[in-house]
Amino acid sequence: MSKSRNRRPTIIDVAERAGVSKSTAARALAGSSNITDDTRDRVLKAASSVGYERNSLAVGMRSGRSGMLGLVIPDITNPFWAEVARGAQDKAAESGSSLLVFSSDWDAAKEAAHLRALRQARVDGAIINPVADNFDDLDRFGLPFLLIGSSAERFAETSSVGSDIAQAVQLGMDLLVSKGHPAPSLILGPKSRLARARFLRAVHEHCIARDVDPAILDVEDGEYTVEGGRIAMRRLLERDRVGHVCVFAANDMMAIGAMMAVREAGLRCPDDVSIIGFDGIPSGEFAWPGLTTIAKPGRDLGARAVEGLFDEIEHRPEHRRIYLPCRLIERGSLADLSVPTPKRVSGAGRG
Amino acid sequence: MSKSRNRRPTIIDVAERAGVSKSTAARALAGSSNITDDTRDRVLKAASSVGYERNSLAVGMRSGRSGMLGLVIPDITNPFWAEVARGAQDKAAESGSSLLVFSSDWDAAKEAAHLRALRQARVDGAIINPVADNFDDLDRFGLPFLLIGSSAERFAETSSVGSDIAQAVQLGMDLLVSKGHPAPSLILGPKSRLARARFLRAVHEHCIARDVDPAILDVEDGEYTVEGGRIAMRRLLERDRVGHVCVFAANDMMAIGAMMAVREAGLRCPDDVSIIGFDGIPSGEFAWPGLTTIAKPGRDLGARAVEGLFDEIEHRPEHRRIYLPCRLIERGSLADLSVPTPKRVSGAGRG
DNA sequence: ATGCGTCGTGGGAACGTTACCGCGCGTCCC
DNA sequence: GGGACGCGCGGTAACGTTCCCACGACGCAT
Repeated sequence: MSKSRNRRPTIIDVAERAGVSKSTAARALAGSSNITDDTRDRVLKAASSVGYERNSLAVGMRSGRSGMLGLVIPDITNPFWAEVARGAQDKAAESGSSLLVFSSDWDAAKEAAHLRALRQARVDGAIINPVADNFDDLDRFGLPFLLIGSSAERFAETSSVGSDIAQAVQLGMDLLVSKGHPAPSLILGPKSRLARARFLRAVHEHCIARDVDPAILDVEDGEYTVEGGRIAMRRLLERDRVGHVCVFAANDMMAIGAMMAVREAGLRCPDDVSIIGFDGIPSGEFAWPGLTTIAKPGRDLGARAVEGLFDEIEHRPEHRRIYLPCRLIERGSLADLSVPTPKRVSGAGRG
Repeated sequence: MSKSRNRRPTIIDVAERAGVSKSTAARALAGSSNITDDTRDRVLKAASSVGYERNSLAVGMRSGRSGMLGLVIPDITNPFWAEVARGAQDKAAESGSSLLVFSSDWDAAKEAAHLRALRQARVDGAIINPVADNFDDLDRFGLPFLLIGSSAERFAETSSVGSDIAQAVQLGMDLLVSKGHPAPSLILGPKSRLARARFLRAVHEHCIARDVDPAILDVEDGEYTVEGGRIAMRRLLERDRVGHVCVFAANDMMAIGAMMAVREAGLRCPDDVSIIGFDGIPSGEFAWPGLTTIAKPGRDLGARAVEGLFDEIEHRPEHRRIYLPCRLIERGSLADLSVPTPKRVSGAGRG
């Protein structure tokens, strides 16, 4: 009469063993009310004695909640996004949810495929860093979702979580000014990326607030990679400039590339060139000199994104947009020009 | 008579629209045989016209295959594991599977919790880098799985994928010897980790093959972190040693830490101390000097792991253990002592 | 012409769970 | 004292898919 040996125990097995109906067993297992303490205990004991484990597939099927969340980021291999993923994963685990992770490689087609996969997997919702130029897939997504990162601005209605670029730039510019670099050169990302404009605007605003004409700032564009930063820095160095050069890179990878270009040009950082980055990736710590940078709260971002996504799933419109503050990390890549040391610094005798 | 508007179309909707039964629709959608081309086309057209997307939950429920794979690694934030995850994710996507990613933090309790989550999610199988000292959870896992990384040796029966430590060490030692460092000091991981013994054994074997007594090698242990490497290097430097020091670190993080310790001691790499690492993490490229290292094929490892896992799931015992070769990356952290340049090198005039 | 096998299709059951309804019982209130 | 109501529980119908079996039609060999 016994069922086939190698089958995972179901709620029916639990119910039989506890001598109740499966409805009652379900109620006990769900921690629901309307049940005697005694019955609940019996069911729980029976469950653990047969080694029962709830089948999430069946639950998802019936209740419409699969207990899975999707995360679509450009590249899990990128340390910043890895931090985000980790934060999201930990927060999801707190609520008993699992995370489906996908890398889009900034490729709209891949992104679309991933979104389809998420829909078919019946995830409860998704956290997405959308590729810049195509929001159609997102419109059709049909599931609760929340945007993460800087592309969020285009979607007025959906919630988003991102880092506070304005505050971050403020942090960096204040430090730069205090060290005697009131008008740094800028190494920015590709013009197509939304984040570029955000960053540039913040710098401009800061300049204007200090009565510095933003137009005097040198600007170079490049890919958000080490190589992109290296090339941009090379171009910056080719410009006929006298004295100390200061560079504010929009991304740590680019900052590291810039550092390499400086070295390759026979110059030294921070003696000849000051560099500050933006992101806070671990590599910056291990570079020489250590990269001074503004760290985005990657893990927090991921965690808050999951929280916001739950609000979205439960139709609690608690918050719409969250911008998390960034944190300054001072290491050795910035020269302090405010103290008048006898170095080969051009004019600019400040302080 | 129309169903409620905001419902995802099911296979029944497709069947009705195509004028066939749901069985036939299912056959058409599954690409099965025993169906007329005409019928198949009608069904496919109906499906795309109503925007049908297969419900993976229901499929998983009925067929027992959820289309999901689990990945349990120590930390997605670790660049090596991120590469593994990426390789696994891409390979899984090729077969239409999704990846559930979990970080265990080398914590047996977390690992156990993750394995439980995977079981409840009814994943088809899992790729696991188990924590060192506890295999009980794995025994009870009950689902197909495959081991990844160096802890695999303890499980004789299960398939595993890892990097070829012996070949990697061979690569490193050969290079070291060719550059005049026949007996490098070793910075190894904690004694508790399985990988440590593997690494040490490979070095010993290489030494014996060259008639070098392994006992003369200085050895320091430490955590697999930058800080661990820094401390180990400091201790190494405290030993009364003359001339050039050469260090073979079992992990890039430690190698980078060692590099920092060298700098902090007022010494220079590679002039005073030669360092070679093992892993191939990106940070090594950005350190100064660039870290010479042996790179593990992280992405391949992940991809092959998924392939192996599929074999396991389908009960195809194709292969049991795979060791993927590593690749040498020469950068600037190794001095070449084989060419007799007038440096402050002690004796040891080889080559 | 009859039997048999195959092909295309339809009808149902099953996967494991939760949602819903109903039923008996005790309690409280008018 | 009788009706209303809440509580604890059981039975059953879904959820969307695949699997299995049955059935008619047809081709082929007997």
